[in-house]
Amino acid sequence: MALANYDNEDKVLLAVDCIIFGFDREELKILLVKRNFEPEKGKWSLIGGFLKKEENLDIAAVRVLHHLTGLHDIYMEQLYIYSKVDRDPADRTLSVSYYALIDIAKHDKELIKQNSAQWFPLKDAPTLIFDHNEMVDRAIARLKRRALSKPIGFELLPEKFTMRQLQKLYEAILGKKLDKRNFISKFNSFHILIKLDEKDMSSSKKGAFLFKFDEEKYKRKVEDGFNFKI
Amino acid sequence: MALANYDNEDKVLLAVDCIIFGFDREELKILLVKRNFEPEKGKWSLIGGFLKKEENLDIAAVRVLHHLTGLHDIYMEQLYIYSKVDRDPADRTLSVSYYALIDIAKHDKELIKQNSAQWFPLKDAPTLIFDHNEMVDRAIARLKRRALSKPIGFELLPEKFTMRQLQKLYEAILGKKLDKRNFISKFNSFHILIKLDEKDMSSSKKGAFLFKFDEEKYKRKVEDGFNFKI
DNA sequence: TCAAAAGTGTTTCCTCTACACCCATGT
DNA sequence: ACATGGGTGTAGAGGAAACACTTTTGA
Repeated sequence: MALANYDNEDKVLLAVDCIIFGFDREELKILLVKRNFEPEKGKWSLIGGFLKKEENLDIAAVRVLHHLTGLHDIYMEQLYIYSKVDRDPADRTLSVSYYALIDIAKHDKELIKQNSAQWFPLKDAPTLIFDHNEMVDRAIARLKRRALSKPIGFELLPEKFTMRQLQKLYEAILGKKLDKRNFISKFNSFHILIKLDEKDMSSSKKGAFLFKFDEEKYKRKVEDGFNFKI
Repeated sequence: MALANYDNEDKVLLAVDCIIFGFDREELKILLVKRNFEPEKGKWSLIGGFLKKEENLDIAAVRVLHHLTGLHDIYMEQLYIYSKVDRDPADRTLSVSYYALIDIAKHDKELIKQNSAQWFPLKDAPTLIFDHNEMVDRAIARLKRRALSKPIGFELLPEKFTMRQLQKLYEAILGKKLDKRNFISKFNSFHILIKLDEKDMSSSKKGAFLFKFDEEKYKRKVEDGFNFKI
């Protein structure tokens, strides 16, 4: 029987597009860029780039993200591949979406400005090119599911944070108010927080105790998963 | 500013590989083919094919599956895209995995034989080529998650089935024994089953009542999701 | 008559939910 | 002294889990 003959098969361009979520201690935001080339020049889009021959997709996604934000070691996860034949009018391209979670305070503001990128609150993000809005919707759904089945926050919060900030993050992701007593007792039942002796005095006169994640235990919970159900 | 110039970007081959789950009323099985071309000729693999320029991925997956089984209208879902640079020694290819659920009794046995394909119980499936074992593992994990968050069975069972068969399907997917009373009362609480006046006499002297899915309600539950937790 | 699978309810436990008051401090 | 956010516990409801015996009938 024959050797595989791949020569007659069609090759395609493969893009990576990143849905970058950030949290500014109040609301969830998303990082978008204004396109400065055709097609759809001047419109907002996710940041993306093409896969190169010598890299795999995870590497490509990290490269794209790093190029825009200057950040390394970002939490990223592959989401879905979009393949409608005419999704990009310029050529047949497919796109793999990735989502990333970052602490807004940490990125390189200069770099972002240079790339004509901008943070938008999720609620009033503009209409995006191609199927990018669909990508965002799917990413939000995934983020919600993730928040209910694994701890979240390590990547989106500063190293030290208050219970209030953690709760606000969950409220922003789940899109609803939570009861603080229930939230705290539920979250504590996972034993992944370390209470510090320090207080954050910026939000009240009394001050609020700061916490940090127990990184080991946090990671184990990410592996194992749990049921948040709140 | 410039027009998009996609000409310098690398193009790649994109394959679709299908993890085909079937249920023979006792255990979960997976459909594999023996490769009759190099590389890895003679080894077992998932069935796959290359994406064509004029089709999207869902269409390609359906085409590949139909070619092997003769079946239309199959439940399929995109899973993940695999992109390691050297995953296929013959050329740079990426592969999108899809999983499918089918009733083993329904496929075209002749076609399967022609394609040198074979059903394997999940537990003793052979080692597969490339990263196909990894694909299978991820598909199993997805199937489990799906069984806990949405009804399952419509695609894997015959039209009429007994409670026992349904329970065995869940036990096979979740990999553990379930209590029949708890299972029945939990499943009934979804109101997606219709009890028929017929009995299946093949498995016992007393006979067991047959059920079928209320297709409308079943589909609504698939949309809405639920928490199986059993 | 006995073997083999079908069918059927109840109790216990645990988790989720709802809910309100006092504390510490800077102004 | 008071306004602001921080911090804490409990009672009730609902869902999950554990559990065993009777029924039917073909061999």
